[in-house]
Amino acid sequence: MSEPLDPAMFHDPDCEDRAQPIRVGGKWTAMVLRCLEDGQPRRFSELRVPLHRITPKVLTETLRTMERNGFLARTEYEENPPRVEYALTELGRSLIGPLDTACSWARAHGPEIVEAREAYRA
Amino acid sequence: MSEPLDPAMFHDPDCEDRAQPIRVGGKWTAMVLRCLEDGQPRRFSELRVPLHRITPKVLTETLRTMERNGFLARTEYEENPPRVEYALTELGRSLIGPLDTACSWARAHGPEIVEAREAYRA
DNA sequence: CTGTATCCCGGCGGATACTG
DNA sequence: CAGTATCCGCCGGGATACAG
Repeated sequence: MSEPLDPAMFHDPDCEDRAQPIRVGGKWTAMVLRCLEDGQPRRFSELRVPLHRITPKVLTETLRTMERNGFLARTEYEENPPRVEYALTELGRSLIGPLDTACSWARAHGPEIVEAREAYRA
Repeated sequence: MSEPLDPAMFHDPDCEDRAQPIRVGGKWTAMVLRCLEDGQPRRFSELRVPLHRITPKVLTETLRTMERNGFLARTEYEENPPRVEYALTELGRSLIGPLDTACSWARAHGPEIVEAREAYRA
């Protein structure tokens, strides 16, 4: 472990609003990634459905943060009615590997956690 | 994406205290993992130092949760003064791989995030 | 359709003091 | 030494209503 252990090092002092740690994940970030991993750009409303009817405010926040971090690109078409599409960037796609790794671990070891919790009651 | 997208599926209804989502990570969990990854058991006070003087309450919470999830084993020695040691379990060690994956990604792409954020200001 | 604007609540995480 | 007990502030995330 040559790296320092202070989580403060992951904070971005240049953030204009409130202190925003560098992190992949709000609650919905990974799932937005899953929704877009096939490469197909999707619209705001299209994303809401598979995300369990996430409220517009929360989806906007998630999308903005991901855009700000360079994970996805927002394309606004000058039409009426308005149309906006979101798609993963190359950087966003690079997250899919690590995400898969984490998901694989969870699928493989999730039951062990449940067992451990039951055992802990005793 | 054959998996469902509802984060509610990650919640453990059998948790006795408050609803506790199945998650690897509180703020300090990954770093506790780093502190113990060499296999050497460590004491409560030994852990506090590299963890940026984390308060005892927060360290206790982190440790308890990790123990409850089966990530580490707590061994209490009947001595005076009291001595308690924490060590990773096999399940805990299995987390190191995914953690390394995430850290590698962060080290490789962190600068791109910083760039993206700067670009976003414009 | 694609968002903002408000309001609100629960809980994580920290500070401080105390105990077996 | 190895924790508990209390108190508290912040902010992520949800509900609801409204706007361009």
